[in-house]
Amino acid sequence: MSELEAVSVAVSPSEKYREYLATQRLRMTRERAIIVEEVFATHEHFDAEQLIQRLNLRQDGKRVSRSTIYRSIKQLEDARLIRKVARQDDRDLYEHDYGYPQHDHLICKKCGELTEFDNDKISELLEEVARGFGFRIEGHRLEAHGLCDKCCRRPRERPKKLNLI
Amino acid sequence: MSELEAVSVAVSPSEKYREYLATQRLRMTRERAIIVEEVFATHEHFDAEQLIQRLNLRQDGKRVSRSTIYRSIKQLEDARLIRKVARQDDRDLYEHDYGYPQHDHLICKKCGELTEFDNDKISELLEEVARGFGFRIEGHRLEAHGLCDKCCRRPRERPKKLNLI
DNA sequence: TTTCCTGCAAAAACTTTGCACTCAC
DNA sequence: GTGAGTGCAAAGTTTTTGCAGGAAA
Repeated sequence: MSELEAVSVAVSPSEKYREYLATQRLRMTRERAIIVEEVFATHEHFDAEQLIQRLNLRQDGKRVSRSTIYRSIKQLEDARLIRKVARQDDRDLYEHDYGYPQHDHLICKKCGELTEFDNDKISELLEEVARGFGFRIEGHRLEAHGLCDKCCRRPRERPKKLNLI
Repeated sequence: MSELEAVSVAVSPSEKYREYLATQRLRMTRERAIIVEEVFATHEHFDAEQLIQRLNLRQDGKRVSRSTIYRSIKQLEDARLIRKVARQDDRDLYEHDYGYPQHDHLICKKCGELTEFDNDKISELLEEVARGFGFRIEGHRLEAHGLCDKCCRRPRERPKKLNLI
């Protein structure tokens, strides 16, 4: 399942965001529209700095300030459009939460590669365990750390720096 | 499994640390001894700031500087004596890795309670998934987020601040 | 026209680092 | 004796915030 297909969704991320903002009596501004569009332009994982860079490079007048980007990332999290995946290089790494199926990650400690997978059995077992504690699960995060296929075979290769776009 | 018993270990954490240092040709200093002792004095989860506070309160001359504590935490991680559990309030939270069985967590988003559990089936399934990708797992982290038993029953109670010791 | 929002710069929060002195081996 | 370790203060990073001007509804 490394090639996930987007789940068909009733409304676009921008629309979903607009709906969220409406429920909170907040406004859909030019900046928020630019950000949600940029965030959902690709399915790459990203961190705040990367998003700032992407929006800073734009010469089409669609620049958005650093503060606003930080503020919006939080809001997109609240709106359940994105969520934190992991920490990488002292930064929170985000991914799409809306319009994308639940999945977990295999994280290569050498090259940083993130492989997505999903396993219903694991989710079921987890539910079962939680039930035993009277715990109501709303979501989970499962990351396995180790060496990916490539890095197992070629252990001498030096790690890529993935944080610099 | 909320009441885990410590696994019986051949050597104490301090001894394990000393061995690690020896393999790296590093030295067991007074400060490092104080830190490893304090870290393993209880099984509580902790973050850097909390450890600094604990060591700062001591009037017995066993104070250790902030820098050294940060440096040692990293080293204890490298030595596999402790490991990161999660992030809480923008800080990395650590727990014992040595002398304590592998386990995962149920994290209550309301009161912050951490419940530990272990399930071999889940670990096995994860291994199986990883094998399919040619991925070699060295460790994993599984956290379920939601509401604990108490908070399901009494949803109106206000969350405790757990970060202040 | 009333809030809410943005950008900027400054601040905050956490962590790392340079350096001179000290100490373990 | 010598290289590693420590404490301090200063700097580095990432993220947050106060505020004045600007813009949705």
